[in-house]
Amino acid sequence: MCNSHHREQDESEEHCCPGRGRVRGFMQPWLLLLLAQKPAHGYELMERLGQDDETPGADPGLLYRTLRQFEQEGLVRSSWDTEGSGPARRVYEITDEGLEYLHAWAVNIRRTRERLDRFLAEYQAHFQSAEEGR
Amino acid sequence: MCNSHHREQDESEEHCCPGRGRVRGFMQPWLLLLLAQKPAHGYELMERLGQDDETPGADPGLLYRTLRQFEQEGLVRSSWDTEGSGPARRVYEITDEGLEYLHAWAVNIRRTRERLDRFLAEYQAHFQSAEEGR
DNA sequence: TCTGCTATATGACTGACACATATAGTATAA
DNA sequence: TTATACTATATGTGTCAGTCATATAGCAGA
Repeated sequence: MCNSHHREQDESEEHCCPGRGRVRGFMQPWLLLLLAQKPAHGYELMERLGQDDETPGADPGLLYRTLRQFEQEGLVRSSWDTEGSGPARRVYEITDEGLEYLHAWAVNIRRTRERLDRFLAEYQAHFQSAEEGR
Repeated sequence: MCNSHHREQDESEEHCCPGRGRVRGFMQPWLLLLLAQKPAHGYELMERLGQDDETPGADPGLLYRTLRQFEQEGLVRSSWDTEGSGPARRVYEITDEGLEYLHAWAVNIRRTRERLDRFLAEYQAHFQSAEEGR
């Protein structure tokens, strides 16, 4: 049910070139937060990402690669779950180091939001005064 | 790798690895906005960027490349200024197309800020309730 | 002359991301 | 039984912003 392959280009879609304006590495803190809430496997994380971030179909390739990279860095650990139906699932769990990393990310994101606000403030200041001027 | 254990963050430095958590292509709307305020050459834009975005020394390589790319795309136009002392300066001026692009960027950035808010809300919701639980 | 500031520019590399594709297990309907 | 759809993990490749290093040249003052 995770249709990552259809891209509808309606008006709410970005005018600027794709990829621009997004936060670099934003999938990383989301994965860590979702794992902090509850251990999960990749496919489930993909679905939860699609809801919370309203990102319609996060790229599976990026997701699985990010998880494996996290494991290499000790931010998560994994085990195979062969219970239930369907193929075996690799279940991820966040580590203490991963939690620390998540908190650092939160600080980072607050800082990024301030930068955005600073831009928007200056943008509006300029174009409001430009509006007054005519 | 983000060695958060060894080095206490000296407030201005980022905790997570460099480049992460920043907005992709964020220099682009800044340049367009600064040029919308007033035509300028690269070096001056670099200094104004350092003030407004409090980014201490934006990378000159990226800045000049971005400006030339903008010119190729018709977002800005340039002319040489040989007046005054020092080396000749290439003075950039924003075009109508550049203004349009800037406005599209502003929409994009508002959307990005909403995404950040959504993350921070969920982050705080989780860790506040986790605090209550102990 | 040597240093330092102004000013523009290129080359090499990295990391996040997009897009395509491969793989296999399971369930269900034709 | 075959076909298909869904679940689940994974790799390969290319793009692009960002980082760092370096090259260049004009000009000014010690």
